[in-house]
Amino acid sequence: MTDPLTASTPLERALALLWGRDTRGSRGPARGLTLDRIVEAAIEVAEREGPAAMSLRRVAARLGVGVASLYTYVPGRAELEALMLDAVAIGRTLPHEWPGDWRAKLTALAHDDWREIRRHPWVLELGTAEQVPGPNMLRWLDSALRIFDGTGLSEPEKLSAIETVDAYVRGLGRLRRPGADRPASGAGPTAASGTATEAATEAAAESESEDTRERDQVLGRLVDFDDYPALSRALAAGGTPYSGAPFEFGLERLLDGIEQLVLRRSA
Amino acid sequence: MTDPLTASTPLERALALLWGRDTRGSRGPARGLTLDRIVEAAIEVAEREGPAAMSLRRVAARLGVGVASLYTYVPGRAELEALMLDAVAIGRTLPHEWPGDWRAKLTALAHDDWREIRRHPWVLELGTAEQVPGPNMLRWLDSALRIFDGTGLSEPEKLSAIETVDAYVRGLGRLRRPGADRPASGAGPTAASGTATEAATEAAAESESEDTRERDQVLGRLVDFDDYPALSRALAAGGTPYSGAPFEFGLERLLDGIEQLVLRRSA
DNA sequence: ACGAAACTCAGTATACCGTTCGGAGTTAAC
DNA sequence: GTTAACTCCGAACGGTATACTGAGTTTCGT
Repeated sequence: MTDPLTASTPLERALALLWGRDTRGSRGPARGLTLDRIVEAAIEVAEREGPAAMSLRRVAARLGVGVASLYTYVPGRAELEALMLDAVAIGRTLPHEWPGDWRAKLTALAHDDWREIRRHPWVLELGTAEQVPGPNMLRWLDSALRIFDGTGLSEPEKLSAIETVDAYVRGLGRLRRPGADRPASGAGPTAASGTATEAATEAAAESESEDTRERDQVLGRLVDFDDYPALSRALAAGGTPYSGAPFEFGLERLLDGIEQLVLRRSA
Repeated sequence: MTDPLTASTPLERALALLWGRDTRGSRGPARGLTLDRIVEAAIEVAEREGPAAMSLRRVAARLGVGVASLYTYVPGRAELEALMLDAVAIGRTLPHEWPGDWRAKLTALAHDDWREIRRHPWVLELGTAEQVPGPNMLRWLDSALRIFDGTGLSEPEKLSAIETVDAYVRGLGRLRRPGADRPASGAGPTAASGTATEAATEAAAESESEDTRERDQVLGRLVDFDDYPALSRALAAGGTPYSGAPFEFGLERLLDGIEQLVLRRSA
């Protein structure tokens, strides 16, 4: 039941694949590939050549295989993307295992989330797939909810709190994204070798500020900033719009707000 | 100088177009189109058939024109997207004009942002273009900064506060997006008729929760939720993961956090 | 008034993309 | 041993963005 390659809707097929409900027969020649190798190759392509370059053809080429062969493993591109997204969630520290109280854990979660997004910017660029939860994502979410054990938050509040932090991190990641068509700047090791260094993140941030600088230069030649007094004031004071405000600022505000709620609930 | 169609980098071309630095001669036949009509048509296509269907060919077809003709107006797809994004910002209420104190204004800004994103989900799906600020966006940003006039916030803090709210709204919009490939559910009137009703937003939310329901149904058949105790608890309590937590929850937390900062700064 | 420069526009070509089809070869089940 | 199921892949279909070429049109400079 629920054969991933013949199920009716794409959604159903993606879910069946993600959750490993594979009901294929045992006849025929042995398969030359595994789903994991395909997903790994796809992630490598996205990482190296940018999310826009992630095509089935490239993945097949990297695996030394014809394009059509991939279709015996994966029903289509959308499903592959769903698998990629769940795959990057595999190596992460489970949120409730971070040390400290709920606020420390939540801070660590957000920073980890942020690091992950800076390291794999393509996760924000893929299709609809992030709506399809895989086992790794559910495990992560389950763990994240446990952060609030002991606080007086209601269950929906816990869910919302996690979702809010997630939305903030992803939203900021997209506002700060390096050109989605260009390859990743660092072009570090494969995604499988999860333990990348801080240096990689640093390098990404650096190249981004270079993009930003170029844009601001061109912008300065075209725009009369006297038309935007408040903005000019902010710029003169050293802030850079759409570019430089630190991730931590928003996170601290968000956590302060959640803390107020926790205090109210525990009172 | 800075001719939009021959400038070196795509970024420069996009900026030159956005800021209206058009340096074309006056000879030759009269142009059959205007930039505005092209942008309007592109927005209509994105609105009606979904962001994935927004192609130069479709836009050209809708205008009764050959594809190549568009390239005499716009250097390429990326630049058209930048123009589309700036165009949707045109009808919006300027943030500092909302009534009330800074918190009321900021709340109104966020709700307006949120409505806009629900109405035009494709703005979250376009390419790198949102990094290219146009005149309408800058005007909006300038106005948004004025919200914090009189609070003790520093200029970078003001910028960061705006960016944080924006990141949250956009991030949540993406987490909640209806299938990016399908056309918009409402398929309402053209984008030019900016004053859409609340009903449209309501309808979009409805169709989304239908998607969600289907997914949860399939998921329930595949997943043993005993493996995810905290999640099961939250589900049993009525919360729906990845779907239903209200926009307002996160916004209130965020505003509470910003308010704390404002109080600290004014003390 | 008129030639020529400048411009618009469209058809065609190239190089990708995802996906489907059909056939050739291989293996396990009966 | 036969057959059905399976893997793999070349080729093709319809789609995309973009580049190039050429034909036709308008307006400037004279």
